[in-house]
Amino acid sequence: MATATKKYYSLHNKYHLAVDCVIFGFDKQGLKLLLIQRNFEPEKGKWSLMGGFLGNQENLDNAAKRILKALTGLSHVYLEQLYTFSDPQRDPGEHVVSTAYYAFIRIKDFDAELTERHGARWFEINKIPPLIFDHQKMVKKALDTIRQKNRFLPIGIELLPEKFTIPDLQHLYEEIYEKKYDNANFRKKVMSMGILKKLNEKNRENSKKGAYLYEFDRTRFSILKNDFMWFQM
Amino acid sequence: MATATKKYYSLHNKYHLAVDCVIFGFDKQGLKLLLIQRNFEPEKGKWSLMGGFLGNQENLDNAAKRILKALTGLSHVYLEQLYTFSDPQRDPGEHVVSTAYYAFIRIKDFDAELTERHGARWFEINKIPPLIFDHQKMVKKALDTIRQKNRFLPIGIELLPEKFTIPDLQHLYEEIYEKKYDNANFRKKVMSMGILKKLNEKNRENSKKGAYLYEFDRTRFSILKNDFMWFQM
DNA sequence: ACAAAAGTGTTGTCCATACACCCATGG
DNA sequence: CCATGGGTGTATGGACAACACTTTTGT
Repeated sequence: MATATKKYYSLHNKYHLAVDCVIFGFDKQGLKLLLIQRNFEPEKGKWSLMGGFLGNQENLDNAAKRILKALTGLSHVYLEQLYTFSDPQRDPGEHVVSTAYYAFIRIKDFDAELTERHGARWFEINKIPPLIFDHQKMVKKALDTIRQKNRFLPIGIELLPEKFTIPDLQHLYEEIYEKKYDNANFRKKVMSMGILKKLNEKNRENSKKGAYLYEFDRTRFSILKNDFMWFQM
Repeated sequence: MATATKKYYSLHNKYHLAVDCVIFGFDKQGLKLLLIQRNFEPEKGKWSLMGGFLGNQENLDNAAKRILKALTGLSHVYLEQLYTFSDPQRDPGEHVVSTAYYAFIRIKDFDAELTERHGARWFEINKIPPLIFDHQKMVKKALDTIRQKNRFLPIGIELLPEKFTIPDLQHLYEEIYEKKYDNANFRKKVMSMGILKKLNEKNRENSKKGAYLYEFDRTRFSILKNDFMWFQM
């Protein structure tokens, strides 16, 4: 390319670009976040989101995937860009611009040993410790965003195991929206969408009667996903 | 700060950070986008979004405001971060990461002379010329986003003049959603929200009878904005 | 007086909510 | 046999789409 162009670019500042991941999980205890204890400065020893820097010839999506894989061992994870935080003072070290992502992980799937090695731990969503920098803001924004988005796409499905019960699903939604739902109506709404396949199996962990297990019908879902509003109550 | 920390940061690449603005306007002809003809390389002479680079000690919001002010002369504009585009090849020059913003402008308010000087022009939304780099993607994402968001917040209000008629508002929504609405039902829905103040003035531009002008009741709106879904039909 | 946009009224349908009730089973 | 969570049925009210209708006024 022309020298003139190179010169044009070089007039402007360059910045470190970071990626931080808000990692959600869900189990009996409820909605959780995966956090790490930093083993490097600044703020060594404090809790933070898992993050890293954008690599050479890499895009942000791939950087987020790489970071997630390093921490959890998982490569196929629901991952979405959230927002870019750019306050010059957000990192006390220097002006680091950070793009936050959020991810959904099935807690049972992931590599506990790997996580251990990174000093990572799951925290219940309402028991998050103080976080470094603006990571608290990132978490809040992620929560706000999934609460909105979830109305159009059942992203929460990514948090449940392959086979789940209707009460499991209800519990997940009650966690996300911090609100109780009528089980009869919840069930009807969910069933009416026609994206769940009933299995001939029951889960008896939570009741004597046992609840039927369901699978998510992904084919049918991908046909419908642009046409309906999934969740509004 | 400690030298060790500085060293830690310095291990990583730095990047140029750009901001690009998807600027929406609305008038009789419909929904429009403000585009500029680049007067510098690369891609000189082609149409593009208005953009610029992140300045020293600046955050992205302020960079977007600065850029918007330079082009339109307006300082108080509805502006929101959209998404960060980071493909290493998106700019043929070098790896420039760009955060896109979208803005709403009242076409009549802004500085036509200033715009002229930048080689800027309004284009109807369905007559957008080919754009440089990934700007087409940015426009598409902006449209998708406002169509979603608008269901929760009447952001479209930012596009209308202070005083507007119900048919004006209907026309705006018909442009955004590319869909016709029943005027009786549209009116009822809008009125039922209780965020419009009726004025004792009519606009007779579009009919002999004339349509009453309304103002947006911002106080009442800010009370309600988190509680209701504004638009869903 | 009539065309055309502004604005009102009426009706049937759908669907979210509330809640009463039945089912299955381990203790 | 009963407590507990799973699951079904039904009645009610409110929201909305469809559409018939009235109002206003410049030509």
